Amino acid sequence: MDTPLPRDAGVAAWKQIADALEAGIAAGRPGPGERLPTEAQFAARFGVNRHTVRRALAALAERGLIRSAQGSGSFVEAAPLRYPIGARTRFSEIVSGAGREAYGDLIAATEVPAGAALAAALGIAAGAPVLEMLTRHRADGTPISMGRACLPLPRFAGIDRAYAEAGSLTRAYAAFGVTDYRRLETRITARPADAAEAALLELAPGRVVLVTESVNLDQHGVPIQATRSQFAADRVELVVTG
Amino acid sequence: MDTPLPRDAGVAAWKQIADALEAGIAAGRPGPGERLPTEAQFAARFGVNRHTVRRALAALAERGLIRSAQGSGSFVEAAPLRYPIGARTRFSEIVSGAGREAYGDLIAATEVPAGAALAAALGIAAGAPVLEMLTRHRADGTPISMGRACLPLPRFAGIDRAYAEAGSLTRAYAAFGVTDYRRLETRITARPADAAEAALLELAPGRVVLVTESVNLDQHGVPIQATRSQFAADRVELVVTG
DNA sequence: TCGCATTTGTGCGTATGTATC
DNA sequence: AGATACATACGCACAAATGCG
Repeated sequence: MDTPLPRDAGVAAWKQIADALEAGIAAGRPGPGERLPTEAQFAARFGVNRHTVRRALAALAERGLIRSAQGSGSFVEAAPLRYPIGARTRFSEIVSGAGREAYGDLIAATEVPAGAALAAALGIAAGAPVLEMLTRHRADGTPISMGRACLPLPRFAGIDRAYAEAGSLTRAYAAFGVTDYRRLETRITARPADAAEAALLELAPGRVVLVTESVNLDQHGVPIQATRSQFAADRVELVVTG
Repeated sequence: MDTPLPRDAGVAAWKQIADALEAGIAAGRPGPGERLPTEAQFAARFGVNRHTVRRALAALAERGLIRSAQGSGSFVEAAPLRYPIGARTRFSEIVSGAGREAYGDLIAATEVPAGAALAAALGIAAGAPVLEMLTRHRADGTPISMGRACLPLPRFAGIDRAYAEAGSLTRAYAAFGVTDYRRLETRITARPADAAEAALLELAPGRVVLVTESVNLDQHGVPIQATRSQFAADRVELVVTG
């Protein structure tokens, strides 16, 4: 053991270990995505039982700093993606601006009649057809968010195919004459992920999603999209400036 | 039973009940804070077993629409407080603007040396003294948020007493020559509440907190406060405009 | 302070229909 | 076709918390 723990300091051993590991991770040792030493190695280094190490690791895992995989090891989670929320929020720009590769999946697209709340948000008649698109967004392969976007339908018929090809909503809009769009306001809530969200976002059960709801307007101020997105709360940090 | 359920519709009975109750709550029957009929009454009304009713209620409780209390009944939760986040975020103004009564509790105030990150945020030397204030905020008696605010210390010595008297940070600042303050940026994350947070916010275990971190500047652009707040995610809706 | 009725929480067992292998 | 697993629904009993007289 290279760092014997003060056992009479009134601080639990697992807490001291957790703090030490957290400080190391904050300093980049090991860096994001890298593997931590095995539990047995930690036990030997700190001169404690492996159970004590496991408790420390569990504390870090619960806070989303690391992720433990049976048979594989414990890994440092990537630093949360800094995700600015504002009038010109664009997933692809944010992710590539962070030096990571953005990718958008189209999970499903169906035509449904608009409910009352949705119709009001889009400024259309209740029951009018909308295109409901289920999407998922990744940065460097890790799922960041998923969302349900509803677009008024006579206007954007077929945009699901354009989106599936382009992988970016901004580029798909361009093919439909939307040169620019902006967001009116964003409402943010949070709750535990349900089963479907956990599966799509590759989340451990019990993890949390940040839910954002917003309406986008085109360059003429016409509503073109009502969106509800779920972000893996461990993997992003929504940033509001101003 | 006054509304026999269609049992061969391919929709689970508990789901139909949950939808019916949700529609009623959305229409204000019963209204926020009011008690729902008992499980036995629902079971009789819909002609199902109490377990089936319980499943419907559990679905609503999980979404934060209702709250069940053993021995007491199930109650409709208040609609989430619309909480705008921006440069001029003020708890008391937001709450009173929503027609509810704002109240701030000072839980504790201690003098501690600033850590590296905190010192950088406040533009002071690492290890310099700061006043750490633990506060809790209520609207109409229900806890909305709690927070840890750190203020640089030679300047704001004694502000904890002013805050405890005034119940509002804005008013306490005024006594220290801060006529106006604004927020640079707010970082938002979310996670399950820990035991201390659940206790202070009167949350059921497993519920979620929205965590916001921000730095406030006074009218001259000098950092006067670094804050981390935890909001009961079921009781607020953070709103970003622009 | 005590006891009791009310109400939700929990556990057990049973039966049924529906996917899936 | 058979076996298995799973979600749904029902019935009964009791525990635990609350509110009230």
